[in-house]
Amino acid sequence: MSTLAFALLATLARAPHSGYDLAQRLKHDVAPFWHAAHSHIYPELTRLLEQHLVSVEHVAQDDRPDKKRYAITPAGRAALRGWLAAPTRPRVLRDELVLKAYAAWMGDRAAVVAQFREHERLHRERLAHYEAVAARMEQQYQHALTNWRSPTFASYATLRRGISFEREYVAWCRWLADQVEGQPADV
Amino acid sequence: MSTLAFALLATLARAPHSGYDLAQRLKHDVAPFWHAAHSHIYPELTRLLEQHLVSVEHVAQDDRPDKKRYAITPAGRAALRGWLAAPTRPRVLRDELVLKAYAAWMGDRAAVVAQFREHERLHRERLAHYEAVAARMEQQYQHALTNWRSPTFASYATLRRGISFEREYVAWCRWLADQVEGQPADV
DNA sequence: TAAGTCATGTAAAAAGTTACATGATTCT
DNA sequence: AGAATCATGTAACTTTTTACATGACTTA
Repeated sequence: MSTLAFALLATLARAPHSGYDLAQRLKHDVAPFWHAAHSHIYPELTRLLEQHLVSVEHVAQDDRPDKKRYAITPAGRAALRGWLAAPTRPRVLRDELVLKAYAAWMGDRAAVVAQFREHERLHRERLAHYEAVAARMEQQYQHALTNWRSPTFASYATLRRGISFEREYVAWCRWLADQVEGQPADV
Repeated sequence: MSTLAFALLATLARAPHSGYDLAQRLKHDVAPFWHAAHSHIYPELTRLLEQHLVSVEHVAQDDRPDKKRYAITPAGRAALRGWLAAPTRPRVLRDELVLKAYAAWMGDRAAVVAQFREHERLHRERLAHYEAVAARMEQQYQHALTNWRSPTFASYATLRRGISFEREYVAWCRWLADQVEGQPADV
């Protein structure tokens, strides 16, 4: 089973969702930890259905197109628990901007600075967004955040990862842009 | 052109390499910013050759198998500069462990703690390695590190990214493991 | 003698992205 | 009137990983 399958099961373990909802969740909800296109999700749901790890229910809607609501089955929950306990292979970080840093010495100074300033801005925005969500959670769900058995705590945990990741990224971009900008002119 | 093509060109811009060397570099050298399997690299080098962005030279060796030494061409350098100046789309972070954090509330407490402690250890090791390399560079190449036009500075910059990434990762793993471990027993 | 390094490739499978395709409703 | 949202799917393509394949030399 692919990691996407577990991403879907993990989301369905909290509440039933349609394929469309799942795509939205994996994209926007809390920190986006395993984004996938809908064209990837629909076939995967079909596979999960064949394996009886999820069930479907047709939901008629008047104002909007009908949808299929998928729910996790006991077998699906068992599969999720098995995956959770299994060892996880760390992923290598694959970031095109880091690669550009590796090649930056060849580039045009102003263009390099602009590139890193732009990403500093972008990640700063994401950081601000995550921080706002975290602040809201801390106010609203105080109790749940001290209970690791609650899905809310789990969401908060992924959010914290997003926050520290973005914070670190912003700092690195700024450091690099400052270095390139501040050093004496080319000889 | 794929990002891998630019990863290869960026490495060849520093010095000629064989396919084998490139695979090693992308894996081990400084922080691994764009790892690729050799089975991916060899065909890509052939494509670069067809586009005249790199050139080859056969190098006979007595003690080891012969190798092909690839070098970047002026056209290759131009392509690299173009790519450097082009906007970079930020990648979404795709980390299976973050996904497991999202699902952690369903798991076995001891298994979850063990999982995150294990990754804390693993990333702490990487961090220590990167920090050692950085310390060595700071001693050895003082001057080059204040000159953004030197490839050494660029290597140092990617290394700094690796260091702050790993440091952040370690802290998050520890925080999560502490939370799960320290909270009152299941109700 | 077994494992590890150096060296280059092909083939197949899996994972992920982009484009194609449709259609109703709601908001600007 | 046009864009955005909701909703589901298929097809094609690109990217990435894993397995297959070979072979010499070196080190434990």
